[in-house]
Amino acid sequence: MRENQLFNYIERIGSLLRSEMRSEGAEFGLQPIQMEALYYLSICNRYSDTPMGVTEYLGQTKGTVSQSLKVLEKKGLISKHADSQDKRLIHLRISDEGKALLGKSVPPPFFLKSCELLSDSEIKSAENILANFLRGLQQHNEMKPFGVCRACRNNVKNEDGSYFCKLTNESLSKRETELLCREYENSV
Amino acid sequence: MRENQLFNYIERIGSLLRSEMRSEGAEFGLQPIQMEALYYLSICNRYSDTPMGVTEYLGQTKGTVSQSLKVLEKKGLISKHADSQDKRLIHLRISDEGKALLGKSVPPPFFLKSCELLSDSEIKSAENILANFLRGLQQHNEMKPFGVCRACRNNVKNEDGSYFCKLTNESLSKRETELLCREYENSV
DNA sequence: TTATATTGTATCGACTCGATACAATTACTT
DNA sequence: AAGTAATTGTATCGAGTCGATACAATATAA
Repeated sequence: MRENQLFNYIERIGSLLRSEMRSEGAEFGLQPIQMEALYYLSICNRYSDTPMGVTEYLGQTKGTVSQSLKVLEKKGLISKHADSQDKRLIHLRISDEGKALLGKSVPPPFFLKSCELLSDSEIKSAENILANFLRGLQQHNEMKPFGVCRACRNNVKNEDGSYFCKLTNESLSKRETELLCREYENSV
Repeated sequence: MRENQLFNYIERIGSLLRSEMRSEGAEFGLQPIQMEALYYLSICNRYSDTPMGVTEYLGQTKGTVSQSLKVLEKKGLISKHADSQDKRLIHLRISDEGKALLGKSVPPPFFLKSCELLSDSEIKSAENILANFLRGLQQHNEMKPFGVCRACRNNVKNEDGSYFCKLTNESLSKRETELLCREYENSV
């Protein structure tokens, strides 16, 4: 059973990672899921930095996520900002303290150390295969893929070098096109 | 930051897997951690099928694990058996119901489906890299590697084809040498 | 205008999980 | 042989997760 081997490895590494995230977060009184939410907010774009964005990314219910966000806000790691157009939306911005915390803890240091045991080509190869695999998982689960904005089918590069999203009809900074977007669509 | 990409993929797939394990287990009133414990008991050998074995594998405290095992026993998915030599030890045996449950749910069906999108060589390559990576993680965490008995440095193949463990000084069946052991040591 | 959908919050209950305390058994020391 | 230390397993507690449900506010569609 070849599949089971792959399952074993991913399952084990995932568990270790979660367990490590737990103890990393414990220093700051944070739970693993809160660490993950905080991390997500550090790598998503302005269309995705809402409670619903976090909810879809983490695959939990919005009620659960709402609680986690309350904790992060209380600790001063994120701040909430109303959207100027849609009054239902709340944008979550990670604070400098939040960034500092992440810098120390995510990815966990021991993860980075273990990466050094792998060659560049191995890492690249693993990334490609896992990316492919993840796409499959997401399709089977009818989940949003949460890709990098730049690679989305709706993203176009203007002649002057700037970027533009055909979905929202807004122009984007280069920095922003490198972040995750909940509206990401694979280019067929 | 190349490492972060790899971290992202593993983290995401691990989360998806956990979330899927949750809904698979929910059918039977089982939590993800209980599913994992049950699965472990289906692939570990007779030196490792104790509460402490599960504890070390799952990386939790023995108190937590004790609770999970109580649930599994109450549901008739495992049974407890005292050790004949060491009266402190309790061996956990998975029941036919337990095996049937696992057959349906672990690995989750959608995981197996997604595996079909990968070629054999891709799967094999991912397995090798992840196995290597996992070894590194375990070393950094001073964890037991939980390898397959057959590949352990203490396992020797007798001239008559039978197997023998130099650590416990006991002979092993072929079937048993294919299971996970908490005493596993890498062959230098 | 009136339904319907979306976003966010609050509360509840079953469960996790680390911490602590404890009992039973085995291993080690002297 | 006796006493101490280590190992294994269990029970209990408290902070927290997480799905479910209910609800309010806003936006969209008919």
